[in-house]
Amino acid sequence: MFSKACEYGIRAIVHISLKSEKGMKVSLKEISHAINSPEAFTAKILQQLSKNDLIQSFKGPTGGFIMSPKQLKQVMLRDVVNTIDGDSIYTGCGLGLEHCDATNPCPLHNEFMEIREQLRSMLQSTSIRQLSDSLRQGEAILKR
Amino acid sequence: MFSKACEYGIRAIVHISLKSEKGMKVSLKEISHAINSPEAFTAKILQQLSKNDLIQSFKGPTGGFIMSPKQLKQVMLRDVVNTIDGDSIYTGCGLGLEHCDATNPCPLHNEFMEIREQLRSMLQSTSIRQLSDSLRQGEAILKR
DNA sequence: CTATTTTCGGACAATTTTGTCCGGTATCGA
DNA sequence: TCGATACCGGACAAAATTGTCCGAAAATAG
Ligand code: FES
Ligand code: FES
Repeated sequence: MFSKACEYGIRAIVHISLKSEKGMKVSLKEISHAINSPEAFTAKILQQLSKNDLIQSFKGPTGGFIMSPKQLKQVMLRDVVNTIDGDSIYTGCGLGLEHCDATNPCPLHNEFMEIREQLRSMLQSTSIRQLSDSLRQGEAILKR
Repeated sequence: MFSKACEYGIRAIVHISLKSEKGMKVSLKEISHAINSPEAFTAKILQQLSKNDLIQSFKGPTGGFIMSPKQLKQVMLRDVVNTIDGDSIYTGCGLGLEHCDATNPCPLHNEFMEIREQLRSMLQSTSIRQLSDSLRQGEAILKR
């Protein structure tokens, strides 16, 4: 469904959100440990998120990653997925035709549209903060 | 969502179903032309489908691929997807945790379950024949 | 039987995705 | 100022996926 990079990205930003609510910056090392992901690979993904203004990054000692109050309030799951995986989930044809076209559809077009619409709506309406809240309340985890 | 191999596989078996309803065998060459897919790669996929008894294959002149009446009646989209991509779509965690576990869920577990359940149900209730019917009636296409 | 046709199966190649390394740069604290 | 820390960014490497080649095996037609 999502690429490995996107999975790491979501788990990472949720962890950052968790700490940011307490006003704490997190280092790359702590993040990759908290979500059990390869450190250097995670770094690349965080750079993307930072460049797209979904998170903030700071260099040097006491540096690390944090989300501003504005970001905490505004960033949706959709923004993360879009940044890393693009919008091919919504726009592409499920059977691999060159593009999805309702006036000239593949045999699964209608069925796919329904599922993708539900996915799109879920990603758009779910905030990162919601997800980190469920973490804080012990209802969910980010690694096994 | 699906692998390239799976996309080709679905399009291929739908075309075979279309021809089989008219009692016609189809050659690899005709299939890959009809669905616009790489020939040798498609051959591998058809072998998988054949070994899993979703289609029949015959060697030699007048050879090719066909679906038996029983296969035409019984084969569901789910069987094709399962043969090629396995069941990781249903069983795996959407955020990449080692496995999906409702008693120890990732923050997106509930949202994912809903979408995946809809997908599972759609794949399970849609037959290949249904799809080839929509083709025959000119309501859909298999290549651009 | 023989030549031809078509699938089968294994090895190989290209591409994409995933993951690593390492020097560079900015920042902080002493 | 100086050294240590932590992110940045580009090159590189490994693995998985996608795609190709070619000889073997089977079956048919002549
Ligand atoms: S044409 Fe295939 S999903 Fe729309
Ligand atoms: S635990 Fe992640 S989807 Fe179920």
